[in-house]
Amino acid sequence: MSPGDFLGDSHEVARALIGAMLVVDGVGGRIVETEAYDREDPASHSFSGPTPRNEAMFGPPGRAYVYRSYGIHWCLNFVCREEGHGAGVLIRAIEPLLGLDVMRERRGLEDVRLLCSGPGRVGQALGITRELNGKRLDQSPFQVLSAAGPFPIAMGPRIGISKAMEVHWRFGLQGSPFLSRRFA
DNA sequence: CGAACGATTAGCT
DNA sequence: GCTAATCGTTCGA
Repeated sequence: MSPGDFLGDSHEVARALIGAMLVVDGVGGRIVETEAYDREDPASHSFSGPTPRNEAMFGPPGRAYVYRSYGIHWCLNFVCREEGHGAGVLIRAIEPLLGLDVMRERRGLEDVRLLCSGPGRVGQALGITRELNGKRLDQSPFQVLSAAGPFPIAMGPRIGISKAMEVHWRFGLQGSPFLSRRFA
């Protein structure tokens, strides 16, 4: 995919990314779960404007926004809309397809279902670190291929937030066994 | 400068 | 289902 594919609203991009292929340095798979975040969104890191942490969200679309979650996990987002806006899509789960052995090594697990079924797990399995923050998604080490679709899409409230619970900006590949959680 | 709080996960009951 | 782990970010004094 190219930067031009990330110009839509975050919820549109989040939905379109279901089924897309995400590979980082040869390791990755099919995106099966995403969440959208936007500037006018109390649950978003960008809600209160630019800060040192969320700087990448206000940068050019089609780049990575990486943040540390709970002081433990690295989570990967795709920046979207337009430069300066502050929107992004959190990659919550992928179906592991490439580099399974590397993922197992990094995760310390065998069960393929547990390798990438959650944003923190995706970060660990794909080797996401702060060094990738702000990096272009159409250049090494990233490879993002558009979804072949159409796919049956499930949607519902985002997970782990305390604000804007009424907004249904969590998207998933219906019936996938690799989701972080089932949809209601 | 102190303190509260996470866009989470693993492990135990 | 419940909670500890763990620490950077953000905000108020």
